[in-house]
Amino acid sequence: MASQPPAIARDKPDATAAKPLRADAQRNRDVLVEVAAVAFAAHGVDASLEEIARQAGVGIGTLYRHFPTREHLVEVVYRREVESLCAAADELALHHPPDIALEQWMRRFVDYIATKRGLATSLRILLNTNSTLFSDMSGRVSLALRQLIEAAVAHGSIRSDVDASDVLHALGGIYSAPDTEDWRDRSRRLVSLLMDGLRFGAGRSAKG
Amino acid sequence: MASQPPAIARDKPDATAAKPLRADAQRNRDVLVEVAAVAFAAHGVDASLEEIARQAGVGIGTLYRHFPTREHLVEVVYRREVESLCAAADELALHHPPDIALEQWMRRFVDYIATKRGLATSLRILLNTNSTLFSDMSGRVSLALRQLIEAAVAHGSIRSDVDASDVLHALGGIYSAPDTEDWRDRSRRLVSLLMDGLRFGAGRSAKG
DNA sequence: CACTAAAACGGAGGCGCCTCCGTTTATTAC
DNA sequence: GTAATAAACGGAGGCGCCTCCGTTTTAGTG
Repeated sequence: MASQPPAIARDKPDATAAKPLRADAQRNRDVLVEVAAVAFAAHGVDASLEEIARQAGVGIGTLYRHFPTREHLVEVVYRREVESLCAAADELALHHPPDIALEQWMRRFVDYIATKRGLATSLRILLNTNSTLFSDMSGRVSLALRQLIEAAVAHGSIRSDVDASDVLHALGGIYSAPDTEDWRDRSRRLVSLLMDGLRFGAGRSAKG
Repeated sequence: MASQPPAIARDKPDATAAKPLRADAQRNRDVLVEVAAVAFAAHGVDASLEEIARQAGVGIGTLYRHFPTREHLVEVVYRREVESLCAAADELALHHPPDIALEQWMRRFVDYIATKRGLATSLRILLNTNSTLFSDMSGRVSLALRQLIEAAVAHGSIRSDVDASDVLHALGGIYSAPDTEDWRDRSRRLVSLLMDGLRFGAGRSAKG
């Protein structure tokens, strides 16, 4: 009876308002995500969490405090990678003519998917389970793509009668294509083909 | 060079022709499936396989020889249970008037689903992964149901303007209903309701 | 019956999962 | 600076997974 808890639970800051972590905690968390990204890419989503903790130089307990389940960690890594893919769009747009930026970005998209191929099944389960995740991420990607395309259209370097969803649809074929040995080459060729098509008739409608 | 394997692999008996197991192997296998069915019902599909082996009185190695992955075991148990549900249809048809048989069978169906509720997620993953399984099983179930219904219609104890797929559709609601506390009661009521509807206008079309 | 080859058994061992809790560290107040 | 406290750390421990391989059992054969 000596010390009482402070009256009632009073502060409910907000669902999204993550309170700032202590400096060391933040540092460890960042390292964990970094290492996990590499590990998942190398060994799939079943990579050993103990190994990840070890490589991050923290105890397994620390890993579990930050990410209570494997799926939490996978989700964070996945979000981060999609984020960086989208950020690359802005990056490219700054330093290249719009059509080049678009092409480069699609190449990165292929590379990105390439690293996820092995994880397809596990990721699909995760995306089924957590449907917010899927819509969030595909929304982000299609926004990035849309901006690239609109810029290229405005610049007159690609035709104007296409939009992001058309191109995304075409890229979708990359994702669902069978996992053959020459997948990557074929995908690159598809991107080139797509770009040729987009550039053809630049500055006017395709109707002519 | 002393002993050669017999020329070429010669006998390809048939995909479905499972070679007969040695007596002890068959015995162990049966016990394992039996025990696993109970364990999965009690603890979900994540039940400890070592515990199952222990209760079956065999080594863990034996379990893994018979069922190389957890999913194999789950699938066999699942098939067996659907099988027995369908067999119950014949059973009931022999010993009851057709409409009673139908009603009783639907009650069993509810009970059966009840034991599977907790496993919904895992099972759904399994069914997604192994789509043959799903179509096989729902085919078996709807066949059993169809026979019960046709018998009852022929006997004149339920109306004649319904078929198995209508009823199956109605029962489908049971499966996908939210997992509330009174789920079982509600499902039983649904079955009663359904039977009343089916009996109403027995021997003639519902049009009148 | 005895003998043999093939089939099946079973559990030790190595690894990963995850929890729990005693220890350490960053932060805040003085 | 020091003290106090909440936050974070980390690894031991218990359990389950799955493989591997020496031992046992079965089903033929003479």
